[in-house]
Amino acid sequence: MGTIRVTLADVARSAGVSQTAASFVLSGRRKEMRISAEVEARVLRAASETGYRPNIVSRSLRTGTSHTIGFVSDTVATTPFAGHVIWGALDAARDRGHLLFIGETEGDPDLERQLIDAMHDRGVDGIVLASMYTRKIAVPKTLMDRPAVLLNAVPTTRSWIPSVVPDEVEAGRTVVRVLLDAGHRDGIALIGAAPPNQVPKGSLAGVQRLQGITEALHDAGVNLAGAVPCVDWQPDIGYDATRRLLKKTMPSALICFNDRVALGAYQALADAGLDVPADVSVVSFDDDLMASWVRPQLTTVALPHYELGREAINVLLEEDPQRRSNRPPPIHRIPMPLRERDSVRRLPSSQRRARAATVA
Amino acid sequence: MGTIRVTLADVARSAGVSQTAASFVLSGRRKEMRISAEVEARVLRAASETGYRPNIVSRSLRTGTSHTIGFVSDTVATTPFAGHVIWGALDAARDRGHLLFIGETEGDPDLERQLIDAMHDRGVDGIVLASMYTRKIAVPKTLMDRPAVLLNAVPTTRSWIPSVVPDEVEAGRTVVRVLLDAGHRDGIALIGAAPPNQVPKGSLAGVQRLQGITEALHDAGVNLAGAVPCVDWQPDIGYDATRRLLKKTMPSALICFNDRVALGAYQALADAGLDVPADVSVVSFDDDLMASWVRPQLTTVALPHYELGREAINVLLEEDPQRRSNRPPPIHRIPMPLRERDSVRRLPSSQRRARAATVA
DNA sequence: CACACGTGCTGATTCGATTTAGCACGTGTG
DNA sequence: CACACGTGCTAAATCGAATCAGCACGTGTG
Repeated sequence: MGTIRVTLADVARSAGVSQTAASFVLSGRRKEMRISAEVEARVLRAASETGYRPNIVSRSLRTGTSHTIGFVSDTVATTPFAGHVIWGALDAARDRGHLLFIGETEGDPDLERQLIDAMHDRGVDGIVLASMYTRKIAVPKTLMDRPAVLLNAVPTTRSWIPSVVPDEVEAGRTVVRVLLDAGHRDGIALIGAAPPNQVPKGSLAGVQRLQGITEALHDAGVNLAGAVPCVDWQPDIGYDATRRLLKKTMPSALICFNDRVALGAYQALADAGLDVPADVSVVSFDDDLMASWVRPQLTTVALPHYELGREAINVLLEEDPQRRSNRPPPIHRIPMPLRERDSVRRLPSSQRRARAATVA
Repeated sequence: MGTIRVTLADVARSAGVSQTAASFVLSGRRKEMRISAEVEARVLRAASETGYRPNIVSRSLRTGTSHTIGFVSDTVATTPFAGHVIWGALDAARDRGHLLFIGETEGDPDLERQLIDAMHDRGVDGIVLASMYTRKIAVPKTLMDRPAVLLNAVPTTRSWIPSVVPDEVEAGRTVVRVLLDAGHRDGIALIGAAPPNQVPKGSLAGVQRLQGITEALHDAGVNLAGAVPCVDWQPDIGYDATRRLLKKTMPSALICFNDRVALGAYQALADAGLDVPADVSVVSFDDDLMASWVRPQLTTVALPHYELGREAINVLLEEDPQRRSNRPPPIHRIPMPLRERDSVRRLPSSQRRARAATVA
C-alpha cells in the first residue's frame, strides 16, 4: 500500500542512461534516436526489473492523447439494449488499448453538455454519443471541437460527425425476403406503419423499415394485403391494430414493426382463433428478449447492439484524418441479422412452385 | 473545431495578474493568498469571458487526484443487475464531481489485473471491484496499492479493503417477519436451503439468508415444518425440491431462497392443485424482474442494486483517512427492502388472535 | 591535416495547473 | 528613525513523459 510508482527517471538512472534514451527505447523508436542494442537491452531490463509502468496522465499532458474514450448515452445500463452496446464498445476499446468513461444524460441536454465537457477536461481522445433508439439529434456544440461519433443517431444539423446506425432499410428488405422465400405472396400485411409514410412520430426506424419493405415488395411485383399504422409500437396498440386489420381482410402473413407490436398481434390472432404460424405467419424487428420467450418463438431481425458499440469505437479511432473534408459525414450502417425461429410457415410446395413460375 | 483551449496562463494574462493569483482565486482560496476582492473580480471575469475550463489532466499530474474512479466488474451491463449497480455508481460519482471508467473482466483474473493497472496508470482516485453475485474473492495484489472498495463481495485474504454488500441476514429476518405478521406460524417451510448450513456451494447469500431466517424463527419460538436444500437456485431445481417437500408435509407458507426457485415452486404448487396464496403463501428474495411478472405477483426482498452502486462510490471517496488502521476492514451492509405483493395470505383473525395469545 | 558527416547519446524545455518561497510596500511601535 | 509585521502579490519549482536541439567522438574524404 502506498507503494511509490517507478518513473521513467528511475528506469533511466537504474540503466545508467538518460531519460531521453530510456523514453525512445520504451516507445520502440530506438532507431530514430540511434540507440545501440546494448543500451536498449539495459533499459528494457531495468524497466522490467523495476516494474515500470508509464504514467499516462503525464504522457497525456505532453502529447494530448490519453488512450481514453468517453461514452455518453441517454440511458446507460438499465436495459439489455444499452448493456450490449456498451459491451461491444468496451471490447473494441480494450482491443485498441483504450479505456472507457461512461456517462448517462437521462435525456437532459444540460447534463449532456456537462458530461461531454467533463470528459474533454480529462483529455479524452474522442466521444461516442449514443441514443437509446434510432433518431435524429441536434449535435451539442461542445461536441464539435473534438473527435466524436453518433451511435444509433444521425445529426439534424450540418456537421462532419460520423454516425453508426443499424441498417434498417436492408432489414426491411430482409423480412420481405423471408416471407417470399417461404412462399407468401398476396397475403402480406403490415402492422405498425403504412405506405407511403405513416409511422410513429419521429421514428427513423419506422421510415427506413417501411422503405425497405416497400422496395422489396415492389421489386417482387407484390401488393400489400393491408397495412395498419400505430402511433406507438407497444403491445396494446399492436393488439388493436391487428384486430382492425382482421375485420377487413384475412392475411397470410404479418410484418410487425417491432417485437412489442408482434406480441400484441399474437394476442389478437389468438383471440380471433387463429394459429401462428399455421394460419398466419409473423415476422418482426428488434429481437427483444421476449422474441424467444413467446410461443411460437418469433422470427425477427435483430438490432446489432454489440456490433454497433464495437463499430462506434472503431470509427471514432480511425476518424481523424478525413475530418473536416467537405463531403457529408459518413453514415456507417450495420447489418441487422435475421433470427429465424418458428413464426413463419413455409407454404406447400405447390404454391411455392406457382410463385417460382410467376417470378420466372 | 480544433478550438484551442484557454489555459490558466491566458486567464491570468487577460486579468493582468500572475498565474498564482488566478489559480488561488479560481480554487476559492483567495484569502489564503490574501488576494484582494478587486483582483478576484478581474480574474473571475476573465475566466468566464474566455470560457476557461481547468485542464484536469494537468491538475492530476500535479496533485495526484483526477476526480476519476474505476469500476471493474465481472459482468458489466448485460444484466439488469449490473445495470442498476452502475446506474447508482454513476449518480453518486456525478454528485461528487467524479467520472467513471468501467471495465469488464469476464471472470478472467489476468484481464482483471490488466484493467486495474490500466486504470491506475490513468491516475484514478480509487477502484470499485464489483461482483455479479455475493461471494468471497481473493483481492488482486495490484488493487492493494491504492484506495479500493469491494462491491457485492468480501475479501478472503486479510486486507484493509472495505466491502459493500446487501444485508442478507436482515433480509432473512424480514421474510420471516412478513409471514409471522400475516399469522403464519407452524406451517413454514424452506425451499433452497436447510439448517444448519445446507446451501448451494459457495453461496454467501445462502448462508446469511438462512442465518437470518433461523434466528428470527428461534426468536419467535417457531419450528420449521420442513426444509429442502437445492444444489443451485434454478427454477427446475426449485420445482423438484417443492415436489419432494409436498410428499412429506402440507406447508402453509414457503420461504424460497430466490425468485427463480420461487418460480419453480409456483409450478410445483400448481401441479399439486394448490393455489397461491389461498392454500400456500410464498415469499422470496432478489426481486428479479420475473417477480412482478408471475401471477400472483411475488412478495420478495429486493437486492438493492442502485444503492449498492451509490454506497460503493461514497465509501470509496471517504475511505482514505482510516486506511491501514489495524481494525478489520469495514463491511457496509445495505438494507434489502421488502416488496409486498400478492403471494402471502393473511390468515383469518381468529388464528392471528390465537397466535398473539401464544406469544403473550 | 582540415573538415564534413554519421553515430550514439544527453541537457533542457514543454505540456498546464498547483504550490512553495519570497519580494515590495505600507503601517504601527518603541 | 529603525525595525517588526501585515498585506498583496509574483517568480519559480514541480508532477512525469516526450521531444527538440545539440554535443562528443570517430571515420572517411580531398
